[in-house]
Amino acid sequence: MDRNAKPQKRALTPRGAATKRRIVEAAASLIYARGVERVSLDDVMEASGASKSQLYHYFDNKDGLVREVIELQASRILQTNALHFERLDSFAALHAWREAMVAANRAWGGVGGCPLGSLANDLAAQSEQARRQLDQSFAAWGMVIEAGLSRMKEMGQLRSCVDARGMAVAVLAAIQGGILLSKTTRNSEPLELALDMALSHIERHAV
Amino acid sequence: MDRNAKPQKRALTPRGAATKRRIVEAAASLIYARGVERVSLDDVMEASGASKSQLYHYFDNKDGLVREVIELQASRILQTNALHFERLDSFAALHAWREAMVAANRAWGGVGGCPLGSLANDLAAQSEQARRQLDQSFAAWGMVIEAGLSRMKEMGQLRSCVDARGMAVAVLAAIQGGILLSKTTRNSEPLELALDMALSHIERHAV
DNA sequence: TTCAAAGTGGACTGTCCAGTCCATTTCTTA
DNA sequence: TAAGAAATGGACTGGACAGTCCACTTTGAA
Repeated sequence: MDRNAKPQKRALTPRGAATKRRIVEAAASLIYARGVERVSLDDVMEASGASKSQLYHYFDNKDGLVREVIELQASRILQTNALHFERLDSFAALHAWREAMVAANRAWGGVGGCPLGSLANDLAAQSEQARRQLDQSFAAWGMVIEAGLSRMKEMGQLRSCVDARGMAVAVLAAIQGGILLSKTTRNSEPLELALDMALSHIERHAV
Repeated sequence: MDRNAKPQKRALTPRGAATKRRIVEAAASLIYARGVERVSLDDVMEASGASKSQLYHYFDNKDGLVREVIELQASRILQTNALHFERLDSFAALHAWREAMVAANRAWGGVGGCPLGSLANDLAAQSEQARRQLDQSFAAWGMVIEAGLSRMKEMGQLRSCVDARGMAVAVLAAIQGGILLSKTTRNSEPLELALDMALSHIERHAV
């Protein structure tokens, strides 16, 4: 019952919280562009304007920083997707979401891939801790999609026998695979084809 | 027209070719398990029983080795998939292929992901050379699938208006996304759901 | 106003790593 | 069988990196 067994979070002042956020955001950008292994703490120091001791003041080590980067990217994706799925009420809304995904992919130049997907590929086999965290992030993302599909069921737009969860997982897979291929081919077409397959899979279960 | 502008391949004796193959295979295993950045040349030396000078005798540098690893993994995947698609003649055969993919994924323990997909995620944004190589590998894979679908069109099992190429790309995306999620969740279910979506997408276009 | 905690600066360490270099052994062929 | 080419061994270098350490500055609450 020793409260120090795991040192509890220290109290962060507003300045400290801002610095910490600056570091995580800088690290997230760099890692998104290059991958975990190609980003050194010196890179993060330069990009965030923080010193070495600040990094170790706010994070246990590089893994600890990466943990927070995963959290940040997951929260960003959930936020964006929740906008589309929380009020999902029609197939037209689904297509609007499709367009938004493709537009976003085009805007990145299709270069970076999915922030979560890249991290999952990088870390799932390297760190059980990271794998679990990413698994939960994907699960949360899937639940956002599932909630939208369930809503369509309730509204009588999808057949009641539809497995919303399974469908959400398949849609998520289409997103991930589509983005990966688009990143490799530098063209949004694969993502579009994958999303169209996913949408037609959903529409096939329309009432 | 200087023939030395790019030093042509040196003549390899059987022993040399065997050593080179041993090195590439060892590197492929390590990179598959850990990713390019987490494999050092010393690791490859140890795993292949080769010395440093051998590595630099057979490859320009680490990038050159990675290039050959990509080639090896692509050829392995093409070979496996060609078995299923070259003679693709029915929806039953398509389902058999699905089972084979899932079984393979289970056999790896769902740990490693797709050798090409992992490399693409790792390298597409880091090296234009590697990106092109991986793009071509995916294209070749897609063409194997497309050829099978075209065959089914010719046999009158798929409607003639079907876009075999687009469908092949979508199927490939489902594979990649499914494998990535399965690797993250350590469970083959996501891959199964993604493949089922892809198959039902194809079957929806049956005559 | 004071002082402890929070925050910051940056030099330093030990290790790891890609790539170089040169000496030696094994093969091939003339 | 001699000589040149191919193959191999392994020490060495320069730089990059995660993580440590200690001194200094700022903040905020009593």
